[in-house]
Amino acid sequence: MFSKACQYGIKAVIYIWVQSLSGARVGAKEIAVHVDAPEPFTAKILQDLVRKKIVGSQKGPNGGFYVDKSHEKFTLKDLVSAIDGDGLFSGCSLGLRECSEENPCPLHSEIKKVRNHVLEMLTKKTLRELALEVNNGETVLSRLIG
Amino acid sequence: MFSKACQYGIKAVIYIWVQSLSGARVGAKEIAVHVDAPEPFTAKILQDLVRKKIVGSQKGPNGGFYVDKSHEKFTLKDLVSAIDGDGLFSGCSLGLRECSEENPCPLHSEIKKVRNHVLEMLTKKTLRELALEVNNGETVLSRLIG
DNA sequence: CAATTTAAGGACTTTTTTATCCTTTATTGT
DNA sequence: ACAATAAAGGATAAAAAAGTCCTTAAATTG
Repeated sequence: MFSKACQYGIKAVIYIWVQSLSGARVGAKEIAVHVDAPEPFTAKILQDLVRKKIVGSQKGPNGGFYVDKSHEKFTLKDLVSAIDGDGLFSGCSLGLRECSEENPCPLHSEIKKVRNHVLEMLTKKTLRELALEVNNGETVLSRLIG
Repeated sequence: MFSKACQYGIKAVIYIWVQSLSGARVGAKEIAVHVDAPEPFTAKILQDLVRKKIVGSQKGPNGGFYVDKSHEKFTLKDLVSAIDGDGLFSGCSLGLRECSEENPCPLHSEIKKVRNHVLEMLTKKTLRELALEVNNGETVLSRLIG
């Protein structure tokens, strides 16, 4: 469903949100450890997300990645399409060049419903809200370390 | 959502079903043309599906791929998991090694609902039924050629 | 201002997916 | 039996995704 890059990206951004709730910036290495992802790859993904303004970054000592009020509006949908594009929600799922209501592929109408469901779930909560749930202990970002 | 191999496989098998409804076997080349997929790649995928008994094949003149009563039970779910595996329905969508009701990832409960929906839609119709809809003209397998 | 810290950027490697090609094997019709 | 036909199998090539490494640039602190 999601590429590896996207999985790492989702976990990383939620982790940044969790840390930013208490005002802390976090470095790529710390993020990678806590979301159980390869560090250089995670750094690349974050680089891209900074360019796309989904998270902020600060160089130098005590720098790192962070989020603030200006990032509160973003949902998983924004994050997923920033990393994986919107192939999950648009275009023909069987790759037909012409696929429409008038000329539907065999999966057209059923896939449409599934996609609406996916889209709804990806837009329902903001990334910040997902982080609050991690903060609460309702959900987790990696296997709990002894 | 589906790999290229899976997209080609789905279209190819439905095409085989359509042709088998009127008793005709079809060769890899004909299939590839009609589902708008690369021929040798399509042939490879079909090879695999024959091993997995989702379609039948016959060598020699007038041979080709076909389906019969013994293949009627198969659904898209069977086909998709034969080609892409069941990563779409199982395992943590964020790649957590431990992800369960007690220890859920941030997407766990929502993804579960989506997956149930996906699973429902993939099991709702058999491949034969999808072929009947193509036969009816309700749906199509490729852009209509002149 | 110098040393240190941390992200940014670019080049590169590895693995997986996608795709092609050629040879072999089985089947059929003559 | 023989020629023709079509799938099976294996080897290989190309492209994309995943992952690494090294250098550069920016910011901070003493």
